[in-house]
Amino acid sequence: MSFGETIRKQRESKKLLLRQAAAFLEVDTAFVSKLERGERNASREQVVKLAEFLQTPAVPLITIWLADKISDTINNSKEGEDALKLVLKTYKKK
Amino acid sequence: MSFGETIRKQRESKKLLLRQAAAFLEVDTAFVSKLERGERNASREQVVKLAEFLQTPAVPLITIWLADKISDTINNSKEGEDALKLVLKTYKKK
DNA sequence: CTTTTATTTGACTACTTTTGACAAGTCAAA
DNA sequence: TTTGACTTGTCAAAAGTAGTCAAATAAAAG
Repeated sequence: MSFGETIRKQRESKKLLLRQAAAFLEVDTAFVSKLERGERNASREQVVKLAEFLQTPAVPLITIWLADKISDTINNSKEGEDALKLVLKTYKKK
Repeated sequence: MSFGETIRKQRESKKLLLRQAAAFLEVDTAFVSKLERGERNASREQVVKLAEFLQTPAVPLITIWLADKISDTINNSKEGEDALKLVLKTYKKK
């Protein structure tokens, strides 16, 4: 499940409105709608605020958000899986 | 080893000059220098041309290039490893 | 139905980022 | 001390992005 879907689900399950999320983030309602539909990207700060707004721990949400960004840079290229493994391998060595 | 390091090594081992690579890619010498030093990013097309120039298969080079971009979007965030694993998991399901 | 409220859409602008060139610089070798 | 290979800083142009606004839908309530 994508970042957008995740926050939408959580928001709806808590009966919160886009308008309220927007107010909390201090942006336009349309913008939040786009975040949830994956048409715009949230900044890390916005993700943190969203977690606060949704009263959910920030870290797992950030992880999902980051995963989304990674998928985005891979963008379905054939070499994606290999590249992921490669990064993972060198990433562990720290 | 990063993408830049990789192509530099290969170029040097074949005694080719930055100037020649630049001519082949139809860009400035300075630009190629920056590619090799990681100060600029190559486009996918440039990577392919580089492979051709270096007479090396394109796919592994693209993989390294992609891995570089992924590392870049992760940018040392704590959640990086988890995010990578998450993407890998959902990526396989295709 | 008709009104109201929530969400979506598309166009738009301001802003940031990136590209690639150019000129000037360093450095080593000859 | 000239020459050839590479590097560095700066810049203009191009491309990309965030967020807004107004209008369009959709969904709920009455």
